[in-house]
Amino acid sequence: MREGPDIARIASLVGDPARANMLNALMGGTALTASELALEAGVSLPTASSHLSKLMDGGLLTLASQGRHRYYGLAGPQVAGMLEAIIGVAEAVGPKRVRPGPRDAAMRVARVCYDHLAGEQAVAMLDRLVDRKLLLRQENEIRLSPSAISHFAALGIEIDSKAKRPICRACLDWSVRRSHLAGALGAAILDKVIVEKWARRDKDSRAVVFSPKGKQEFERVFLA
Amino acid sequence: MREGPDIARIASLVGDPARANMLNALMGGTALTASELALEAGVSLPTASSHLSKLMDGGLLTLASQGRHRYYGLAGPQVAGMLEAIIGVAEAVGPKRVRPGPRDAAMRVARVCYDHLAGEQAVAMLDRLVDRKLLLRQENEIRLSPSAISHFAALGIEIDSKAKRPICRACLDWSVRRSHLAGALGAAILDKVIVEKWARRDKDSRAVVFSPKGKQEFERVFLA
DNA sequence: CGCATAGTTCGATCCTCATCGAAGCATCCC
DNA sequence: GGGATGCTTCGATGAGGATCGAACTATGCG
Repeated sequence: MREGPDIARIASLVGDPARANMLNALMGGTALTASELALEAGVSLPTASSHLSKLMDGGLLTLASQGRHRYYGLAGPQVAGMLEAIIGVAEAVGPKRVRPGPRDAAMRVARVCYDHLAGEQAVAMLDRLVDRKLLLRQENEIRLSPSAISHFAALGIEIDSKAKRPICRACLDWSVRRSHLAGALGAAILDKVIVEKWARRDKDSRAVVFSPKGKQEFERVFLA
Repeated sequence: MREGPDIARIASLVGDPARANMLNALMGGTALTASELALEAGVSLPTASSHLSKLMDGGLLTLASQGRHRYYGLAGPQVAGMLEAIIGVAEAVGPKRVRPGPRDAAMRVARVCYDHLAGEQAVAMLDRLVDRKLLLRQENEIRLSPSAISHFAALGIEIDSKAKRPICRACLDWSVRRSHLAGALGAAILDKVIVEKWARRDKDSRAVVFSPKGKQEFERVFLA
């Protein structure tokens, strides 16, 4: 009967199906309104509201009010990481899917993780960036090499080295079981992928689907 | 209302205080009997038994029957990793402790994680082993260098390269936020630390407390 | 100001699930 | 076999919490 951190409290917040659905939706990285989340979770608005305030109390969400809209988002990368870990276990012990659907395959290849790219493509990209010595990796710490800033600037990605947010972070990938690139740079790269229309986000999942041409471009720029 | 892996199911298993206490106790790495876990969780034996069968159904535990004793243990490193992630979030958002007790400090320095050593000491050790090129690290994959087998053998640690279990694995540390060494080698090293009486396990927590002399020895052997 | 949209609070209902005592199995020891 | 120990199953109880409709608050638009 020791205490320590209240792990049951956090876990039980995630342990309700409605809340789990909401959190899962927020893993997409974009903040959502209460009504969107209610729809996502399949519950009424009052119910969703009650869940959201519980998640807020628990410190799992942040809230950004904009006029009459209130946007809920994950509180931070640590929360996202925890959710990925839980998803990983659920995948592992879960009832072996009869037949993994096409969406599962797509998710493995590339998906959104909070605000950056995850999946095989993302893991390969980080490997390659380290190989090319644009990023210097030591453990889970990733730093920019001197040549990186100009390199990324040439791609249209400006790196603000004064920002509070870490530019690079390693984020463990549940499907590949290795790390991919998170942090401001990771987010900027996902941004570029979408803006350049190399890929589009699947409407109903976190999957990121590359067009044939987009895939080529992405590989030329980041996997060459 | 998508589905995917049943994250709520897993999280709600951890979300009950009694079960959370049990899992937390099992993070110590040693398998425990139902009665011990009942005591740990502060519930009656029938209640504990019911919880344990739920955790088994959920795939979070393994069971080893030995005569009339039945030893429950965590199902694997992935489960342990998930629990560490949840603990990390709980630590972060949890009510800021008025004053971190001495035990918290001890936990940060060195503690048991499933079956190996975690905490500052463990992170430092992995760093050092990689620096000395006894271990070769690439991402989260860690391999033995050619010289490693004889080196560890000289320390009385025999490495069975034919074992099914991975010899080395990286395990993320919630307090330091970097990896430490898990896998068979990690377990063997923890073993040595205890057998050599360099440190003793705190009776009521996962903390591992080094004696002054033991600390010296440990640092001479692994951090030199 | 008045209406519409977004969201929260309240109250009542209902159901799941944690809990424990008692009884039932299983294993070991003598 | 018989008794003791370790554990599970059964049944009854009770509490917490998820849910929704209705009423209420807040913001924006014309």
